[in-house]
Amino acid sequence: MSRSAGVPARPPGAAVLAGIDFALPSEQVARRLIGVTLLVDGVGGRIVETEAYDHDDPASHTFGGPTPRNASMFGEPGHAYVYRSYGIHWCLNCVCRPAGHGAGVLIRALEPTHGLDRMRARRGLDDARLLCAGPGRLGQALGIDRGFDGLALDAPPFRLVGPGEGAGAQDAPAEPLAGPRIGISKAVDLPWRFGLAGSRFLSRPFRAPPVAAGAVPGRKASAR
DNA sequence: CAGTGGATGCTCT
DNA sequence: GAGCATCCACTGT
Repeated sequence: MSRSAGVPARPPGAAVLAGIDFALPSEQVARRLIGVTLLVDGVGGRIVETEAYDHDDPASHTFGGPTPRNASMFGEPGHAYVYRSYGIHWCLNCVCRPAGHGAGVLIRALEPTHGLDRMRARRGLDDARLLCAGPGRLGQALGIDRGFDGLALDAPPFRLVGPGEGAGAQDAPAEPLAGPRIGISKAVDLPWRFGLAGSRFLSRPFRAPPVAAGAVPGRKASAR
């Protein structure tokens, strides 16, 4: 990575990161994060599943307005919002929209690519498929806790690498799958969960896409 | 393989 | 005191 002379280094907390403008609506950011590599202290992988939450969204922690817990979600875009789930798990979100607007993207699953050994140690598991398949598992594998709440995502220990950046220079993946969000009781029909098509590292499969007329009925999903 | 329920702690009413 | 943006172990087919 070379720092070219003409481009000034961005201050921590900039809204544009890995080619994504985090000031955009969370639904758009959630789509664009699919395929981006997320590292925490060098450990992580490719994001394969996200969910969007917005200020006017009854399922969002910010729906009722600012509180001490959700404060960072009302802060600057491109920062982390970390919350405790079910008293056990830590879950990581990326804050979206300008400060004052409570929106964010929950990172639900990664395809592990970096630091597999550290993830296995933290999770007490061998199966790569289960290391980061779900927001709580991902938080544990990456060593996320309350101390990460509010941190800028463009500074250590975080690192976000867009699909076009880095060695491989792969193109952004095809349009992600979309479906209803998981584990919520309000606004359950909003299709704001996104996933990388064909990935084996999703927390749960997406409903099969509409089958073309006359297609041969396949085997009954041994997925899960 | 599907369904159920326990663990566990914090936030908000 | 309820309700979680969850995970896992355990049950029964």
